[in-house]
Amino acid sequence: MSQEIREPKQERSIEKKNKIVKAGYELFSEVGYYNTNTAQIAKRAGVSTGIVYGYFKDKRDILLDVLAIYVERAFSPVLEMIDALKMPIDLHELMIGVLDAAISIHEQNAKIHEALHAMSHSDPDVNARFIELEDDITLKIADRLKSIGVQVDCLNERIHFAMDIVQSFSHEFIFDHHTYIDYVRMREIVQNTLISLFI
Amino acid sequence: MSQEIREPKQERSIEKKNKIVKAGYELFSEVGYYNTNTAQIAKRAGVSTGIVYGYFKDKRDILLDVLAIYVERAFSPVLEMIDALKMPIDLHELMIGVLDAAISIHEQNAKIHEALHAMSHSDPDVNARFIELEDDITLKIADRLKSIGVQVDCLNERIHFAMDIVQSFSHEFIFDHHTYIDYVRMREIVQNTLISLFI
Amino acid sequence: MSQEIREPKQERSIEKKNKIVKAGYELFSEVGYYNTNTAQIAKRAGVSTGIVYGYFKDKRDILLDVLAIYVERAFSPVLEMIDALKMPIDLHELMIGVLDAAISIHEQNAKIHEALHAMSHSDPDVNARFIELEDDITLKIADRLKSIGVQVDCLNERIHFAMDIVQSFSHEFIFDHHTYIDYVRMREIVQNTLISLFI
Amino acid sequence: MSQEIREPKQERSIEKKNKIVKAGYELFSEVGYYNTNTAQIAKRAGVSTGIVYGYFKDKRDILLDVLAIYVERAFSPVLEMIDALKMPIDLHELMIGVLDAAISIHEQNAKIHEALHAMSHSDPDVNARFIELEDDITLKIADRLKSIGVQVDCLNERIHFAMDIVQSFSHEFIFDHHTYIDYVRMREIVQNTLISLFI
DNA sequence: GATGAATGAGTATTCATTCAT
DNA sequence: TATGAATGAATACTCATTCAT
Repeated sequence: MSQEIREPKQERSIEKKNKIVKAGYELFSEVGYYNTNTAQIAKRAGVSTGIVYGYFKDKRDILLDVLAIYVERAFSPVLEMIDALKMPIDLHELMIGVLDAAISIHEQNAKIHEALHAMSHSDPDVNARFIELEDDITLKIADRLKSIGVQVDCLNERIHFAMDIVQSFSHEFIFDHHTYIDYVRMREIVQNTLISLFI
Repeated sequence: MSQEIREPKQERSIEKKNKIVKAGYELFSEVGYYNTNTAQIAKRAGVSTGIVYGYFKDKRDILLDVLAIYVERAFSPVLEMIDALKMPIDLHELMIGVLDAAISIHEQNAKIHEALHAMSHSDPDVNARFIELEDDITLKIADRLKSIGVQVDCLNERIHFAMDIVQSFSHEFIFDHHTYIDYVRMREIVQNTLISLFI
Repeated sequence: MSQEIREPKQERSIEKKNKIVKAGYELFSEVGYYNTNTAQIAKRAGVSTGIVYGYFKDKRDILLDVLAIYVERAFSPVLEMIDALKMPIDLHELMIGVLDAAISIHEQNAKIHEALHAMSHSDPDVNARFIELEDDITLKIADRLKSIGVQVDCLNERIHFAMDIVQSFSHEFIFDHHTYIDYVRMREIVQNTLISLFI
Repeated sequence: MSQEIREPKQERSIEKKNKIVKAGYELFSEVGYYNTNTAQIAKRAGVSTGIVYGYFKDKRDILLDVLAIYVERAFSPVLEMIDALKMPIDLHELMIGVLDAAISIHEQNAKIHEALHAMSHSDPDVNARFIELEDDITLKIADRLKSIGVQVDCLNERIHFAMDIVQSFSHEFIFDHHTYIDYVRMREIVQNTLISLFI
């Protein structure tokens, strides 16, 4: 009864599946998950509505793959930044760079970020995938930090907390425009807090 | 042609409008905005579906009012806590209390929190209202803190940042279950960070 | 989540529900269950597609109600015929009348008859309803026959068998046109067989 | 533009076509015509979906070929039974055997039986094929019966009627479970009726 | 001939919103 | 004001059929 889902092995197919995920990623980012329909995704991907269901079980299944792109885009700049560090590391500069990167990423990904988080509450699969991907990133960052000589206790906990801080500050910075807040000074406080976590 | 929206003056009407908002709040919290329909809201509120549109322009308009409840519930415990403080204040104990409160609040409000945030990106009204309400809370907290002798520069910025931290840690604590994270130790780090912001 | 199904109490509503069932009955009869869509049913009934789901859980649920009409139409002529019998009863004439009636009924109901039977195999509810309605008719006929003095053993079994015979002969008579069959003589054989069941 | 339908001459092709028909027969029997899709048929037959349309014009065209299998399976046991008769023939035993066979056949073929009959009303081709195949069977049975000395008038008519009776009783026996019917006694009545048709 | 990926029209169902009463 | 029946546009998903390889 239920259609067979193709796991594409051939180049052309993989490309097509990627196009669909990319289209989903873009649309979810632009207008949100609930304001996007499958016909729009297909059209943007340049495929028929039918084939979408050849590669994905349902609309939610697209979100699951979009999630991977999101996490990749959201965190890989941080990894690259850490990779590019030269000894002796300057945590101050690192954090400036991280915040810059996070802000520009969040600018493009805010809607999908919320959609994904909202989804994760009602959808165990989304949640599980989210956690899995976050785990991956956290552990990678931990490896990098260790290899460049960072020595603090509770490293994973600190990294995770730092990621949360970066995330929420980016959000704050982009979307909230409280008149009584001086965002330049707030950013300084955030930076110092981040640094203090790793010394 | 478009129906007149009543701003209820009479007691009975105000009560009815409140019932609708309460029902909306509950349902959005339980299953999310997109998984709630107006018939359910009306039923839970004990009114007809038609009258909902007597008090609200559309479904989104209900969310706008629900927002007020959410912010009230999410932040008033903090205010109460600060009110109850006795000199000399013990920041450590305060932060423990704040986190406890925040976690239990977030437990019940996570879904609506995400729905609201998601909405705020595509909806300027939601966003404006959100900011307005957050402003209110932040300034109130600032007043309290000043009146109990907290003297740091950039108080508003620190408060706002602290609220973000509390928010994201609560979320983390409730929903993310990373096996390699020791949440007890993470909480300690968060607490210390919070304290360090105000000394 | 699932919509509330209205069980109409008021005249207007009952009328509307009946219109939908009637439209379903007609369309299922004309082109079959699978070749009818809900939009067509709504249109023929003169209502919106939405309200169909106010009265029925789904398309199949309409079929369940259509079933009642079908059984009523298919069997009530027989009951009337038996009612109209005068003593002493002439079984021969009765059977002629029954076959005449059955044939003309079957002419109009053949498609829905098949749709219903086909459905009954994969759908326990349809099956159950069918049996229930057939029970009702069989027992009514038994009562009538007893009251006019028919005295044979296994009355229910004979009635049921007779109904089967009438049914299948009607079908044969209308749809099968085997050149080597003389349907006038076949009908005589059927009539005699029916009579022999009740003497 | 419309594709040429191949009438396979080569062994391999005939085999492939047969596989498709067999798969169609099985699936239609198991879940019905409308609950079977062409992909399932192809998969079960071990061929590609595309090639199905090399041998058949459309899905309905498969049903037409399935029909032949159905009639073959449904009636050949009766022919074999008659073949196996030894003089002097015992009609009583024959009818017991026929009913036993019919019931077990119907058990496996009920769904396809209904699908076929339902189809035959809207589809002249199905109807024509059905009649043609029934003709064939009826005349074969007539030959057998004559050759073993059965001498009644209207033989074809009686055979046809008998086939109807057997068919509908099988159905009744398998699917209807009326509590007030004693199916053992009903079967006796049916058997006696069948016998009376041929003496 | 054969494959199976691709097409896109078709369909049941939902739900925000309106409106007759 | 209040009701809840009615509307109909919107949408996820299916599947017979085609076609590039």
